Amino acid sequence: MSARRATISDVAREARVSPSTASVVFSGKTPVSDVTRSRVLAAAASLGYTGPDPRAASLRRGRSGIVGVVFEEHLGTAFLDPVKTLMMDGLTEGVAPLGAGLLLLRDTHVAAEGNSPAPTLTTAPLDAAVLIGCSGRLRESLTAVLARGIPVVVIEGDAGDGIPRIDLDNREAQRQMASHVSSLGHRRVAIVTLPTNADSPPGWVDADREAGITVDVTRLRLSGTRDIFPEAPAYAAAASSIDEGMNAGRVVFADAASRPTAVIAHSDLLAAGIIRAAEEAGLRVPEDVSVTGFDGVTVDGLAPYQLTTMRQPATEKGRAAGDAVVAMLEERDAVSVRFTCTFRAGNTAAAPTTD
Amino acid sequence: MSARRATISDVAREARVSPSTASVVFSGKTPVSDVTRSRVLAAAASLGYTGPDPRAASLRRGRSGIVGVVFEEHLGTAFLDPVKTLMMDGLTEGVAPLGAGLLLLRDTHVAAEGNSPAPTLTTAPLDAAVLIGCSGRLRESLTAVLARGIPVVVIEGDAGDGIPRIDLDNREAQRQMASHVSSLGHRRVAIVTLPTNADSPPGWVDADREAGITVDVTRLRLSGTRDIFPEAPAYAAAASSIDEGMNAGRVVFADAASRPTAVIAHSDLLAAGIIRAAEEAGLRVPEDVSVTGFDGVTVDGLAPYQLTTMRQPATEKGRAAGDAVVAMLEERDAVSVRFTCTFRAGNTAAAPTTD
DNA sequence: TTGTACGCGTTATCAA
DNA sequence: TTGATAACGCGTACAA
Repeated sequence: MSARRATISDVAREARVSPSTASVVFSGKTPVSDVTRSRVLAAAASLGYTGPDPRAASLRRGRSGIVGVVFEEHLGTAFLDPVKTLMMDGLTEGVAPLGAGLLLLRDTHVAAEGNSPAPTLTTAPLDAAVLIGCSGRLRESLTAVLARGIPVVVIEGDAGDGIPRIDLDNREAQRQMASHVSSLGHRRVAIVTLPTNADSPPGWVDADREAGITVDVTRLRLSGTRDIFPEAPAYAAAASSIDEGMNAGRVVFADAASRPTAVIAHSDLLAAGIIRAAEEAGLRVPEDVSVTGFDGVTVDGLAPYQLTTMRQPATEKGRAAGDAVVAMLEERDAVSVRFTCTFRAGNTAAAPTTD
Repeated sequence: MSARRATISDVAREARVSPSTASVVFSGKTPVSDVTRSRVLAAAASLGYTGPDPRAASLRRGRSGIVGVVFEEHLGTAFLDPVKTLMMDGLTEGVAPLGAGLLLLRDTHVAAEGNSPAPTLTTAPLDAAVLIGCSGRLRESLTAVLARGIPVVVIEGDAGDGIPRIDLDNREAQRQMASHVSSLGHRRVAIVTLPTNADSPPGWVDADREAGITVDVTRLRLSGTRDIFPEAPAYAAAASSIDEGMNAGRVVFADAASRPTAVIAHSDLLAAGIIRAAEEAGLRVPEDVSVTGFDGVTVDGLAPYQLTTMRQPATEKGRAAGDAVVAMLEERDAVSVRFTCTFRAGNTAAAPTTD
């Protein structure tokens, strides 16, 4: 065909109207007479013009229609977490009014390593950015984004000052669950926590380690549990997954003498793994040992168990972040939102059997 | 601070150099004397200038640094599939030389529903697009992208003519696995397939339904199995997940009399669910029933089983797609790649016990 | 090594 | 309802 793609001027010329009129036909910002419109559309069709070049349009408009989502992990790892997956769904809905798309980004840390062309976070045409889990490492990404003057929303993390944040009542929710376990009559309780720091090995959490937890979520859920069980032994998993939960469970159930009657896990995936470990150790759930989770996600393959857990509104979190982005882009005030988790009874926790 | 963000001209003026010199300092395309550079950098710092505006740069360069990834499902659903997750990782690496980011996009179908501002696939500033699973529905997205003259790569699907595609030897690989099962001595075999069509209900696959399978992957893997077991009953799962595998397994194992000695599942997740169903039915794997999978992914929570499966190079698929994108953008020829799956022995398949 | 001049393709504003 | 004009912010020949 042609050497060069047709532009709106070409279309206008072909349709014998001015470029601005042709533009208006595509944007719909101003009424256009029917005959003019169809002439322009016909011209566009004949030239193979499929609409305004997004690059030029975004320069002119000052908007790219792109919202960056910044993860601190390998993308693949991020999506192993069902909560993140749900959040992404919610976020997609949330930014829909913008007609915006989500650009997957990694934190600046890593990008700096190789000699890749550029850390895209600093060069991508973003209208706004959503940071997920702003726990230390994302700090750097945060400053990069702020320097660019791009609106930011933070999910599950603290970005300071006037930056809208979306999070949960992690501590209170986990305390509520611990209370439930306590009220069932459990006294010999073990805790299985989320990873305490990036890349930290799994293992029992001593006082020192407990004091040095950098991951907000991990710290808060542990605090909530501690409010009820200040002395319970806590084991930190290597990651929030079924397999790591199983590993943790094996350790927790290793010594028959000191075996807990209840295990409070800080995620549903961990709880699922702990249930597996319990089964493996010949323990029945919840008769011999109660197991509680956190998140309220559907754990694929856990049937017929129904976890006793705290449901967090994961999709809503994503949507709230999207709403906040929209608000900021419309120069309205974006509000921080703290969501409340709700207790969901399942069949994995019961009163301890008296012995 | 200032009412308007600083531009490169502002920086140039402040540094008392021409805009082009300032530009060159940031792009590095042309050597600049050290004193000039530092003057420019200092000026930039004092004005809070963080680098060229990506919107303007992309208009000028004709590149946005964004590669679209088009899914035909809910984004959340897509990432429930470990294979897709791995592919995304590979894709990320593959496009890294471009310094490009991945923009998550849904197929055009859905976007058309609501009165959302626009189907972003047609309006996003894409340098290239990757379609995943081009099975009918994505056709529309394909034409939209082609109309825009954007380079496209298709993973696991056929886009016709000269469009690079990345796929697997699905049929041959699945045939190889079926052969293995056959060579172990199994004769009473059941097949559990991937969903036959979008939104089709689970159920036994009769001749009609088998003839009308629209999803390429489903059809090919079934054909491969049929090459060895032409008469084996096939049950189509509702989705590729552990839970749906369990549902399928319950049906397959329902009738003790006609119970198969081996189940050939067309994904690892399904296989995992079938193993669960077998356990539930009091069957030992592999003593009472063999179960084989497909994909070779790590199924979280399947331990201590190690699936006997065909490993597909999922990450490599993503990377190959990325490479193809890079090639097309550099005006080189992008090649289609067909990857080969490899047999991986596990502990879930063995010779049938003679009765 | 630095500067001049121009255009990338649109769209907002305003006047007709 | 339409058209003329002027940016949007940058990169890159080309000349100096």
